[in-house]
Amino acid sequence: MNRSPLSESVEMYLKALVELSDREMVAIGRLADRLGVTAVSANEMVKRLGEQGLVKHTPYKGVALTKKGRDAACNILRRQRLWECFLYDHLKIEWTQLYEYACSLEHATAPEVTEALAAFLGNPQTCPRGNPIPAADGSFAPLNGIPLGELDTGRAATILAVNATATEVIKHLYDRNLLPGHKVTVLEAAPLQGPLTLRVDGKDVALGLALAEYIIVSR
Amino acid sequence: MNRSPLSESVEMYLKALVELSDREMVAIGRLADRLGVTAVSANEMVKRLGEQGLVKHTPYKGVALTKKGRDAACNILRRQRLWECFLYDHLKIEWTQLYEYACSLEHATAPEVTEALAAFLGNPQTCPRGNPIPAADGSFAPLNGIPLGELDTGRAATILAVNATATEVIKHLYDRNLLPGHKVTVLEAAPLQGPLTLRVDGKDVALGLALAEYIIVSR
DNA sequence: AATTATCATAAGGTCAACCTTATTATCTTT
DNA sequence: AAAGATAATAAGGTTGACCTTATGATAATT
Ligand SMILES: [Mn+2]
Ligand SMILES: [Mn+2]
Ligand SMILES: [Mn+2]
Ligand SMILES: [Mn+2]
Repeated sequence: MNRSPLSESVEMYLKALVELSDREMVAIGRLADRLGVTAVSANEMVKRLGEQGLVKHTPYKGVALTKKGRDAACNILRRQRLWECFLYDHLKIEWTQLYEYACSLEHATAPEVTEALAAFLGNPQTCPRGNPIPAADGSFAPLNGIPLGELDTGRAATILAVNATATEVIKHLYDRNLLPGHKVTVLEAAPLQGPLTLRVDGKDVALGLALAEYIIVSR
Repeated sequence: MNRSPLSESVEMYLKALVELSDREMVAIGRLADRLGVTAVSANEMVKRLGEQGLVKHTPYKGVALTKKGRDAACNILRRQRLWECFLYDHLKIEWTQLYEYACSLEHATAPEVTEALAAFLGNPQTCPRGNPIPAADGSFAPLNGIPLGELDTGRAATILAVNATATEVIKHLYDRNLLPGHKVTVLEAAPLQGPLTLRVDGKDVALGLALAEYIIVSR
């Protein structure tokens, strides 16, 4: 069962891995980028995670969570998203700050507290940023959506979730009404990886492709 | 203003110092004991705290918090005790677990979250373990009580607060009804630092002097 | 005044997570 | 097949927060 507590760093790596697992294998470079760490550091950590059986690294192919690692990661997501609910619904914290504050609390939350919090909140299924909350057993229906960058030009869709993590980026998206529940249409995709032009709430918005990746819309 | 975030270790040292400040100067040995650390380690940390202006160390006399250090410490106490209120009143966490869980959360709580939590709770003045909650500005009316060990034999008093930190110790006291609001009488103090014999809720209880130090009673 | 206990300091280690700078290996693309 | 991009590994460092063992310095007690 191995009830050893994972360090904050380890937890953040696991969370990043589950968030980046659109495809099974995650390139270490992508992982390093997301965590704001050098590729060498990410390699070192992945080695440690492998020794703990949380991850399987296939050189030159990528990193994948093991069952154990995925379970741990889902539990971290659960904690994070439950805290987001509490912070938003009860403490009236600004939407743009939710990720940052919940990302601290998630590492300081014992299992008993997690479950009591879930009960207090009425076992919510979704967090204010649009993501599903994994159940206590780790089970978890992923969002059935696609990144905004993959939406066909001319198509309208509804934003399901916003997955940016840097508060600065979150604020940028918030200021442009790129929020769960809002409708977006891709008016134009500029060539050469250029920005998208979107229609959101009656306004035109230019958005770089990197940012568009964070926005999950209905298909 | 120096808004650098303090590490968890630093915060725990500051909290220990404010909790041990019955007399102005805290002996490094006492500090080390309370934190479960060697005296050498405590010395090293005190040196670092001194460099950050949080503490003044007078060799062979003891450590004292500076204004800056005391303000920081009171803010940590505020966070901890607010979390205890939330965990107890809203999440229905067992009384004996409050310290442990709040002691994790306290380090992961941004100022904005602290104040929103205080508002959510209705700005409570006292935590479930009986201690006053410092105000947002750090001001703080200390309990007007004495440790149970200093209560005269034969005298009855009311428990104001229980300040033990080890969950094991807290459970021991809880099982004997040594809780805020309960009445205690010291029936006998055995010689040679022997245990106290107490009368609590109609039962006789033997309690070592070390444990009695954690219980603050009315004078 | 001498003994003993506590405290301070010196010296050297460990461990997790980071870092830089090279070098080498593999994959992908031309 | 060669080039270029990405990934892995090697080597050496840093920092905070711990540790042990040993040696001086001061305070308290007899
Ligand atoms: Mn986090
Ligand atoms: Mn703590
Ligand atoms: Mn050293
Ligand atoms: Mn090395």
